[in-house]
Amino acid sequence: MHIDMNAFFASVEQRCNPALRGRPIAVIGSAKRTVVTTASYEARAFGVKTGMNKYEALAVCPELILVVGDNRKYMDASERINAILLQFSPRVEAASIDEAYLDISGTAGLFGPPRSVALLIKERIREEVGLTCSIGIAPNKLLAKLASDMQKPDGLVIVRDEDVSGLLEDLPASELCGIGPMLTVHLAALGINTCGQLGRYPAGLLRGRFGIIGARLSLMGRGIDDTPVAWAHEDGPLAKSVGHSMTLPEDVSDKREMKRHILQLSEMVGARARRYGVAASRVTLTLRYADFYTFTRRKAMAGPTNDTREIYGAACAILDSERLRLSVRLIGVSITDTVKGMAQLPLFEDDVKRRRLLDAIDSINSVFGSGKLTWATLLEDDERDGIHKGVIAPSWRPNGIRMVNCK
DNA sequence: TCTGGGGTCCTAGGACCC
DNA sequence: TCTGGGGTCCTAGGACCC
Repeated sequence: MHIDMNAFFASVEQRCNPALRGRPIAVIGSAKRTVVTTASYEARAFGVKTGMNKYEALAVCPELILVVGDNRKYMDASERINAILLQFSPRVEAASIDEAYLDISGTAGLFGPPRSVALLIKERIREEVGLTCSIGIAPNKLLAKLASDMQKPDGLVIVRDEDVSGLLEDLPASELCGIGPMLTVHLAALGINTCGQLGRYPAGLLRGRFGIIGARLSLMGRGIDDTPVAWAHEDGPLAKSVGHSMTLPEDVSDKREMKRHILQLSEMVGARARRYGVAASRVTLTLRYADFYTFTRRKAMAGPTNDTREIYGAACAILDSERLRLSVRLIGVSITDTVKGMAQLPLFEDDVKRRRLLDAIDSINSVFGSGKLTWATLLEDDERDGIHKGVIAPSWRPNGIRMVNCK
């Protein structure tokens, strides 16, 4: 079963504020340069789409109400939904903040046939969280996801084994999760437009043309997918990377100013890694020029760390080694190659102090809010928004991991 | 008036080692 | 007159997802 919340962020806002119900609204970020994250169905009717900037959205829908998103509300709703899902199966895989897979094989004795389970889940989410969702039920994740997309909002579509070939025969391949715009173009060049054609195409040729993905494409065309729904263990898999980026209010060409933002991003990244209990050995700096050309540079650190200052130091070293062609509109810092556990136990007194400083900052911020206690450097930025407001992150995962804790 | 943010997975090519 | 082969690690970047 795949559960997909309908216009999630917008629906949460409409539930919280009756004045927004039935109106065209768009959830946007707080930053100056922001885009539509989610449009309500009323707004979609006007042509408002995810990714539009404010002006584009207002151009197609002048009465559009712009609402600055609030992550805490969405995280709260997401957690409550996951708690409901866990009452129907221990196998709940949170694919994103508004989507989950549920393995309901073997639960018929408890909750009845699949359709009944779906109706029960929809009712409980509606009653207890005040939101609607679309549910797809199928023999595997690939098809369940497809099915949940077929009826929106408030849909319920069941695909049975015997329906699969008929459903896929004339379905555009691009409808499948995993086949994006580029693959669609490449497949079309081979004369493959539908799933039926994809499934019949010689698997060996796909493998040769697209590598590992090619082998999977052939199976996808036939509706085959054997990836399991993850168990909701106490310990989910480690986040493979932790990163933050931000589009600056104005393009910046002064490296010192860039470094202030890098410090802030490094602290956000470090604090989150410490909260997850992971450390990482590589730092990636992402820059986007004013002309939107975007590139990354990576650097290995001495060993796994989640120390803000080490991350900051490595990111600054990358920046220093780069000759910039244009002013910069976006800066990102992320750490990759994570390992479980904190950085190595510090050996020297200075490092021990630093570790304790970070621990103290983290525990104070955990009480008073992230970013409350921070580096003075970041406060000197008086004319622009020195403190980065929370960023909208549609695919935020609970605790940064795929699975939900079952307490 | 321009165009967000957080991830995963895969590939290609160079450095380096034996 | 001639310059191998296999493997790992590292970096950069692209496709894709929500």
